[in-house]
Amino acid sequence: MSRQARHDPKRERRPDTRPLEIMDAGLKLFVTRGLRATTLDQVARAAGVTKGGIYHYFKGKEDLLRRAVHRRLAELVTHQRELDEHKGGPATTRLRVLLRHVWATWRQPEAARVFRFLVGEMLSEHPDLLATWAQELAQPLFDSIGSILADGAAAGEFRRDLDIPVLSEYLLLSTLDLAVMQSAVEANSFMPGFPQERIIEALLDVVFRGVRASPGP
Amino acid sequence: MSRQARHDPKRERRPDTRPLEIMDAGLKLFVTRGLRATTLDQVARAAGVTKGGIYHYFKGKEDLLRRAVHRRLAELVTHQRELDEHKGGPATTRLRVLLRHVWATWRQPEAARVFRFLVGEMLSEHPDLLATWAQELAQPLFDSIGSILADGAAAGEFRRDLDIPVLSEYLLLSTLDLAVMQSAVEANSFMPGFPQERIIEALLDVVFRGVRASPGP
Amino acid sequence: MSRQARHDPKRERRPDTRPLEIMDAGLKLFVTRGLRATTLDQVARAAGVTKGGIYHYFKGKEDLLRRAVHRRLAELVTHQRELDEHKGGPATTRLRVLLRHVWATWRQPEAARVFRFLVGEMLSEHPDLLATWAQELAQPLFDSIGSILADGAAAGEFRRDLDIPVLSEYLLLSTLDLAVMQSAVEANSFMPGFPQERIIEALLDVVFRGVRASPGP
Amino acid sequence: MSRQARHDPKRERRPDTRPLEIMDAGLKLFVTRGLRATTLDQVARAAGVTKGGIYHYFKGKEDLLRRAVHRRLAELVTHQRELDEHKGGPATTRLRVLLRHVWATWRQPEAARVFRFLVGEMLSEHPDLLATWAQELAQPLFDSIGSILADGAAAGEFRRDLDIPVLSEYLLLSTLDLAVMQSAVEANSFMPGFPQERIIEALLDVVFRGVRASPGP
DNA sequence: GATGAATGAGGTTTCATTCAT
DNA sequence: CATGAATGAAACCTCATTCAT
Repeated sequence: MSRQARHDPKRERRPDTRPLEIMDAGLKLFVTRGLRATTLDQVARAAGVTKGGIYHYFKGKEDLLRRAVHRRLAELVTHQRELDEHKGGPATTRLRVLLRHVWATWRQPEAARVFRFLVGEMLSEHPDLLATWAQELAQPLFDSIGSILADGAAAGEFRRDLDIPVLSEYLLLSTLDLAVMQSAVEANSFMPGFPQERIIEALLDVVFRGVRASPGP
Repeated sequence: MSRQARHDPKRERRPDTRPLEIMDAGLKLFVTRGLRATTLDQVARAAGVTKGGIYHYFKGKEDLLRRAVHRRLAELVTHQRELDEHKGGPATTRLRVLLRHVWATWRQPEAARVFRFLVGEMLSEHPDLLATWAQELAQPLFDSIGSILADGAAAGEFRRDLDIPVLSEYLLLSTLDLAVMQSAVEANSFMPGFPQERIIEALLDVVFRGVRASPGP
Repeated sequence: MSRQARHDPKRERRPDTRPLEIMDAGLKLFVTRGLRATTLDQVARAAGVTKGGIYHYFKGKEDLLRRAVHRRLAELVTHQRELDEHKGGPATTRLRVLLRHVWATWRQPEAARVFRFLVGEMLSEHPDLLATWAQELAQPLFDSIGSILADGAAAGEFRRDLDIPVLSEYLLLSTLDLAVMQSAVEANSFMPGFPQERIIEALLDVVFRGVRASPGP
Repeated sequence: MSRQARHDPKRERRPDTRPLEIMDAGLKLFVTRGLRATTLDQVARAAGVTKGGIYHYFKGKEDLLRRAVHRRLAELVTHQRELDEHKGGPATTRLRVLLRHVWATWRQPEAARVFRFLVGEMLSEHPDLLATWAQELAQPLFDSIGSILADGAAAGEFRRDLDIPVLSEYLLLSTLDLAVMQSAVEANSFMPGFPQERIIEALLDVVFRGVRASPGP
């Protein structure tokens, strides 16, 4: 009676996708409804599992949260790894591409919600997770921007007197926050709200005029 | 036995300040620990009242939240009313003063926490309150910036081709978010973190170079 | 400074009416909304007093209930004392007058509510009060009916084989309940409901045909 | 070690009977102790469940009440459906059987308590439920009595001048209330109280003499 | 594995009662 | 006398977690 492939269609399911479905459903609810406001029953229902079933894969609510956030951030970080590929090109182009990419990534509603969730509920309730996030997600971007600015300054494209670390942080946070806030504004319309493109272009326009070495007309 | 101030520390009556003390204690806990994560017992203890006592002044947890947020925002808005007083002066100065003031206001740890709380938990759980906030708090600032930019462009200080509404929103959100995020970074050190002054100066420097009409050397 | 009749209009009030107003307001709320469902705050508001003020006149909620019920029943009983005045007249008339009076008394919305309250919440929560009620209120009526029936049977108006005590109880309860239920039906229309007069007449008609000695056409 | 019935009396699972047990225990307490006076803890204890367990099957206290009352009334109504089976027989017999059945049903202590509960607390606090009760429970009886009276009048058994709808309501309410009140009297002895049988017989005797067409000796 | 009944700690809310003023 | 702030015991309800099946 060994290894009998008796097919109960209910049982038929690649066993490995279960936890993924649960994490997806869980994170989605956590970031939209709030961590405490989301019950495991809701997660279970959304994932098509029973509440008890969650405990097969996760030690509890916090474990689910931790692993779901980790997984989502890993995805977003992966995308960022190949960002600064135009290593040879002009710093202006590289910076523009990088910032637009960050913008495009985090203005996605889901990503924006994750971000707001992290600096909102996670900052208060699970600061340790937020620290991890900073290391894994923000640091590489911060470094990339810094090295582009250094390259540009060295090449004469940018002003020599830039305070590079500070400006890096400014550019990174500004771009992130702007994307995230715009997404919130759009979704809930608690402010006028303008076309996304115009906002990022206004940012880039001002910034590039502000940092370039030899001002044009 | 006249006028004997026998002080039973309980049962003491400070009729007018009690609701204020409760709102202060409540809001502080809400924005630091989270809305759901804060129990009325904690609020009561922090305010020096018993749990039941809160219900003398507030209809419930949500009423407390609503009125506490309203009160705090009213304070912050009040400060902003006198912001743009240099009506006659150069637009550059006016804009700098305004943005520095916004920055200074919202980088205060308490204010920053309120802001993160609003775009975090409140956005998910009480969107209506957030809309009110936008009207009362952000709109005036948004208008002020817009009119400064318009004046500056008319006076030839700024470029004529600025997309004023979009740029206003960018400047406002950027300044707010930067202040708020910096505060979070400082408090929780999940990123390097630089002296506050250098950040706001980097922002202003880049921005003013980016918007001025006739670029200098 | 003795006995200075300084007239503060707020204070001006015949001191003795206060407890009466409170009892009136209280009983009204108790019988319409329910005992447990009525808070002393509601009573205070309805009586134009503050909650604490109630404790000047009453030891607590139960004391208020007890005295309010007692007072109301005393009123109703008083009215009944003069009921059977036609002592000399025919038993048929006397019975008709008595039953119609009971009917008229207890179909009053307030009285009906008191009755339902007594056999409802009071029966469960304060059986002792209900026993008192029976003695003070029902017993005299029961006796009156019994003696009328006896007189009528002795005089040949009624059948000789009547089971007088049982019939007395039947007539009393029937009339009371019918009045009380009709009032409930009218107030809440959970049944068709017919004009009051037709109901009591139907009752009297059937009963008098049922008890009289020599049936007429 | 097969099928070892290791009984942890808690955690025991009787899946289908649990809600029934809870409804039974709940209704019993509601009608004897009062709705507000009954806590869910008492219900839970009486049903052998924990307080939280009730919320598996019921949305809350009101849901429990609603469903428990509905269930009990359904039982009582079911019994009534087969009441008037002697369709062919004399109206007098049919009426007597019907009224005695109603009497017998509602003089049961439990049923009487339910009735008093309905016209007591439910009338004040949940009038909607009471309306439902009228439709489901009283209306069929009302109709049955009406058609018996009509048949009897048509057949010459009863007087032709009966006000049938009014008399139907009178007979129904009278019988119900008498049964219910007698039960209360017996249980709490706040009145003399007579053997049940003598009361119903007095009622029937008077009534049948009152309604019959050709009065006998 | 998977289910969902069951638990129990803890949260919000209500309210009779007390007491300083 | 009168007020109303304050208390605290309970009530209803929620939900993460456990466990028999």
